Amino acid sequence: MGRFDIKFNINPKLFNRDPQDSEYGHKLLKNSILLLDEIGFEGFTFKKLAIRIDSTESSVYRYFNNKHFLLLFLTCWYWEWVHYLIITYTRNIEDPVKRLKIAVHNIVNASNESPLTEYINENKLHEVVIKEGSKAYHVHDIDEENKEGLFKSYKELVSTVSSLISEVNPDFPYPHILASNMFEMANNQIFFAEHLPKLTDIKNRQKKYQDLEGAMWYMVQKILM
Amino acid sequence: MGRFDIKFNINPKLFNRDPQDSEYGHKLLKNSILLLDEIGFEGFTFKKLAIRIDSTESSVYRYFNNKHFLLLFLTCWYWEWVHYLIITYTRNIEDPVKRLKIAVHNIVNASNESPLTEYINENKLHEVVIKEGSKAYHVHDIDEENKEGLFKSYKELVSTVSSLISEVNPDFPYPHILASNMFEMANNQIFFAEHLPKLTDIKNRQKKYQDLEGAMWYMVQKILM
DNA sequence: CATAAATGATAGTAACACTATCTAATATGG
DNA sequence: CCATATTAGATAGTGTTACTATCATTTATG
Repeated sequence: MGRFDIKFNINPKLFNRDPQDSEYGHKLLKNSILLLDEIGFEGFTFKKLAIRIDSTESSVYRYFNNKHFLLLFLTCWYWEWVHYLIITYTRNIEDPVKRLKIAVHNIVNASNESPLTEYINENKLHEVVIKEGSKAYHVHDIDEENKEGLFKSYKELVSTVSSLISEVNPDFPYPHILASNMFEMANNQIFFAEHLPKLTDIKNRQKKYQDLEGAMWYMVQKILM
Repeated sequence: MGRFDIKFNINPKLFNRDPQDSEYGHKLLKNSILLLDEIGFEGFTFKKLAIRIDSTESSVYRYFNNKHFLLLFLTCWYWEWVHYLIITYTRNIEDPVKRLKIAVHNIVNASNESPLTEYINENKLHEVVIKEGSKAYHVHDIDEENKEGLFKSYKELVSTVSSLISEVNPDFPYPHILASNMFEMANNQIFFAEHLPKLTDIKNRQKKYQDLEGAMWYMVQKILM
């Protein structure tokens, strides 16, 4: 493990062995992201992943019980990471409006000026979350999994953004709706810009993140100020 | 087929035989919705469906090549239906604000005062779309499927709502973003209210549709007026 | 150096996602 | 009413997926 790598606290019920703690785990995470990006969640299997990292199915199963938990792990990592970015970049800012603007920026871009780890490509992970992330919680067992705390990362992230919203306008009655919608909207609209452009107004695919950030900030301002 | 049943034009590339045209097809659609609602898309198989309708796997395959196309068919039916509701209920209204308000109402509620068909339970279908609908277009083959026109229903629906938005405020620069986000937001927030309440402000699960409609209209007004 | 922990190798099973073929029932058109 | 086409049922089979189990081997640790 690199000397300065950050390790996020992710619910241990998601894995049998923490992939953040071993070389093998790092290889597993890194190539999961790449493979998910290449062939999608439906086509993804532990067998294919094992072959890709010159390993075996049984070894992969020692880390994760199934690909759903792996996807949820990666999604949690993403949520933790965005949360970390928002906390870090708003820490020394006083003005609530500026603080919220920084949050919007990090929600949309989730870009890594300085990557946190050697083994997670944050940009590729963001693309995976855009394409597959919603499948991590649109599952039949959601209520049981929620009881086990598997979505804590997302709930805390939404809670933080919700507070930033309320700082800007304490009278706004729907801070949680706006916060969770900002995340869903950001990922959806990037997905639409790439694949279903008729569903969005983002025309310039070169600077889609910038355009989306502009659109989101425009709406947030109208709603809150 | 019931005498007054409506039949929507759904892209024939989605099926081998149009299930809207036969008794068997009706049974198939009706029970697909119920079974998807009960066990979720991941657990759903053609075998289970076949057993449920006292039929065989091979007969189901004569209608749909795989469960993805079946889900997309149902989702298209839902989009066509919401589109139909919006067109119908705004037809004789002049005031653009009232027209948009009606659209918001139908997006959120998608309720059937008078069901269109005997074989599709619109309320159950709505629940399935809330839980599973996004999986219909978060697929690896989205670009090819989009080329084949498989998402036309959604694009037209968003286009219609986008126009209603522009009628209210022709200067608003993001009518498509707002329109598509209204659909995504409506279904997501209902899902959150049911399963991840920390992500929303909708507290009263008895009147969640009402509360959500209120929240959405509040934000739409702020954004446009 | 001894022991534990992690990984590899291999095998096996039930379910899933189809495809093919043949038969039986049903509808339709003349 | 018969001939024919259409539709559904029945059955079989195949490769893949999603695991579980066991045992051997390698690698880390005290």
